Amino acid sequence: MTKSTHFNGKEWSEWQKDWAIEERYNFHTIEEKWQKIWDEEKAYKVEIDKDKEKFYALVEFPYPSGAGLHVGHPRSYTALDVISRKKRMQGFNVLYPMGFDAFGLPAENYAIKTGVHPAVSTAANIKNFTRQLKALGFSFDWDRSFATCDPEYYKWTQWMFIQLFKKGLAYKSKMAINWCPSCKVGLANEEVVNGCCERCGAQVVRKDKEQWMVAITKYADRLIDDLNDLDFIDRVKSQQINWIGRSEGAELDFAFGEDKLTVFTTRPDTAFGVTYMVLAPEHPFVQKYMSRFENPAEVQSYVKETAKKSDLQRTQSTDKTGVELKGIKAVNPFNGKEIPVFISDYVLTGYGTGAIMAVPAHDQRDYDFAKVFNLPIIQVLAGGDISEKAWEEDGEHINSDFLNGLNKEDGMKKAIDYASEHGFGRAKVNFKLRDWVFSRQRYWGEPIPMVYCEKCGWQPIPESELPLKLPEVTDFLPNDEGDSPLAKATEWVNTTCPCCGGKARRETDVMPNWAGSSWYFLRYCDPHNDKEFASKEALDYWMNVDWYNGGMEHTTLHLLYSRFWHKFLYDCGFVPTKEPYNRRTSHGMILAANGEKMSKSRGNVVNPDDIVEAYGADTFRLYEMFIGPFDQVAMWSEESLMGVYRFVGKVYSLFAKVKQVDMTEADTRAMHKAILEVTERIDQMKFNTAVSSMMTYVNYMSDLDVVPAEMYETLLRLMCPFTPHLCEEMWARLGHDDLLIKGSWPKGDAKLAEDNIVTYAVQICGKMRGTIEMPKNATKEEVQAKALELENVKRQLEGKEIRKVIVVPNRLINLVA
RNA sequence: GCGGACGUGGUGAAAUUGGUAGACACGCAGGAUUUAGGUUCCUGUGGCGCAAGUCAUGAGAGUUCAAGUCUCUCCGUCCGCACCA
Repeated sequence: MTKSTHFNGKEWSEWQKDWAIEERYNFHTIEEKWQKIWDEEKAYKVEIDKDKEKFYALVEFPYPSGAGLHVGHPRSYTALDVISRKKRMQGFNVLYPMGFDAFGLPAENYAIKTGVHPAVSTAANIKNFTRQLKALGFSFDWDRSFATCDPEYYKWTQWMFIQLFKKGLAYKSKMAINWCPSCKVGLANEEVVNGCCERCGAQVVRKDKEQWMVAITKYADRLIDDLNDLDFIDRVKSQQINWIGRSEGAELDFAFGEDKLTVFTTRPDTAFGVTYMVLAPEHPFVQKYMSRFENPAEVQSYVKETAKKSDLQRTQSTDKTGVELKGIKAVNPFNGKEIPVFISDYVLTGYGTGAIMAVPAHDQRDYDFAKVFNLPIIQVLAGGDISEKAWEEDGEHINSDFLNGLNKEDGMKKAIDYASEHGFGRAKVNFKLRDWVFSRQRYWGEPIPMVYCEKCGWQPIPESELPLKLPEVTDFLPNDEGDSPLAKATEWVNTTCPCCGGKARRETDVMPNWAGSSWYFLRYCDPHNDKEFASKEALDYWMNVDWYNGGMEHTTLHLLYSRFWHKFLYDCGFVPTKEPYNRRTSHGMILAANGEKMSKSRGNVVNPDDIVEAYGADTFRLYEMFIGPFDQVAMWSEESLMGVYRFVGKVYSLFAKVKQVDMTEADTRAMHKAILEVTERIDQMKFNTAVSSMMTYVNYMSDLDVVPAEMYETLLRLMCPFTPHLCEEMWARLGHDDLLIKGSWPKGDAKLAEDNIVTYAVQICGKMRGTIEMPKNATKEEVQAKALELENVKRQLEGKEIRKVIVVPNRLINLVA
């Protein structure tokens, strides 16, 4: 059956509009009206006010993509908008800012395709995002907004990079990068999807390039340890700890030719079980000793094969391959035994020392390798069945000389002590975290403010020359060598050395887009300052961010980078706190109705503009809060949204019943219950049940013939953070001439919320058999007497004797027979 | 493999932290109103049963007067990391 779109010659949508105006609230008019008023009054502008307690709420600023706002963005923004608005009503001086993380790939790709300068498309996108955000009525202080691509902003990003360089934390290093041979462009790891270029799909290869690196690993310990004092949700903490990957163990030196071959191990206690060693194919000793191997051709060819493989190929197969370095042996310093040495790609060059001692009896990977190459397996810890697989659990040491009889823990201590005493080992902590690759061979990013002089090496440009602005180019493609498009701006590239005044070349790579977002929360504190990135006064007042909400996908990127960056600034004395964020929460993704991700290619993207047009910003906001538990994924459902729309309409029409009358006791109870519940649930981020409480409260009022004004006003206050436009409108219609958003948050009274008649559950042997009404705080005897009057109870207890009675005051009575 | 989260009606989910399981919504059914059609309003709605009842929180055991909640075992789902020595 198809629906007719016409009725009486008129479009159905036209009818809809007419009726909406006549019968129920016209959200278009209301929302436009109040957005204009708030804007004109700069209602959300905030300044330092030392008489008031500050509250800094932060959401991750968006990348202004051409696609516009996604329905996922407002989930986070509305949540902290609700919190910010409530905090304001509770008397806090609230900073809730918004800006744009505006450097990035899509704008540059768009430029390559269309020739439109990234600055132009980005500006247009920011304009569109701003319009969309304003249409949703967020209480951002727009006077503090900026984009990371503003020269007044990236001046300070560059300045901070120079500080990193001066402290030795930024350095140049030759690194293999991901290279797309078709786009002729270097890709960041996150731009490589399944080993292929995200943009064109071509297979990505590795290419050695000189890269700027930032020594985040120097902060590895502090980045873990300082999590202790922070109120971050557990999954964020554990993911960061996991990513940093701290592991304690020892470094041990094995004799190898004239050299010492140092390995890292977490199990020094198993040293007597070492039956061979393995080097990463890239290990320097492989080339150094090549002439001494009996099988150099075989070794060389394995090295070459490994180099061709991408990281993905290398880790996809866990089948062990390798080549023995014939003609040379290593010596185990614990027992003087000679052992063979192999190269294999299961040993990674970037972790530890790029070499391992292999203990096949107690490490499954070594075990697998030993099986392939038929190597001896010596058990040194009792337990398991090593004819089947490696024994990785604890046990008593055997075949281990002075370690015999000890357990794992004691064995480790003793082994490390022994090694240090004899000068061939030491305790050592290793991390999985690598230094941060900070160069991108791109155009649309912050230029790295460094020049290279043959005589003086790498030099930062003088701070007085900041910002170092991006040069104009017309071709945004990199060249065949993989140089950034900036390399083509020869006039810009060729410069003089700030040190000796001689000829020098500018760095042509730009910063990754994680640079600008590493400190943006500091700039919000003092966004127009042109003397410093933010004044001490502003930082002292506003920092830390009290509550930061953002996506889980940034946990090991932006969130970790910015914590590091902030700690660095703290060490330099530029910021007053050692951590930037007191509290970190994370919202779940919003998926399409069928549980799939929303994406352009699937054609299931919901555009916030359409929802605002059809149902209004208030309904949209409230629905996003009602959709489900905030930290869990949620599925978009237009039908559910309808329910919220009906509720909002109900609140609107309730106004017709509002009169200046006194509240009954029951009214008072309902009101205070609502206040207490909504207040508590917002603080706990249980927005979905906060909305339920408001619905219950409204349902109560709907049943009344006359709604006391105080009840309705309280509803408006409670709902104002969620649906500010409607509440402000109804507030005005009640005759108030002040702004509700500047009003106060209601105070709930637990005593007034309580009923003096309570319902007891009556159980017999733990099974529900009925309920009884009792005055509050009745005695145990009174409750029991009343319970025994129930027909059902009498029947159940027939012929039985009550052995025990349990009464939970004001809750239940359990008769045990 | 390691780390984290989780498993409750037809659906999204609640449950005062051990105390009446399914709040609040969606959907559905019946009815009302209306301009045929709703994005309107009312009533009902976990399963089985005519009923008294009885069975129900992934499965199984345990602790307890009482378990969705605590303990153990197993099964399953999602997310992150992954040959990290």
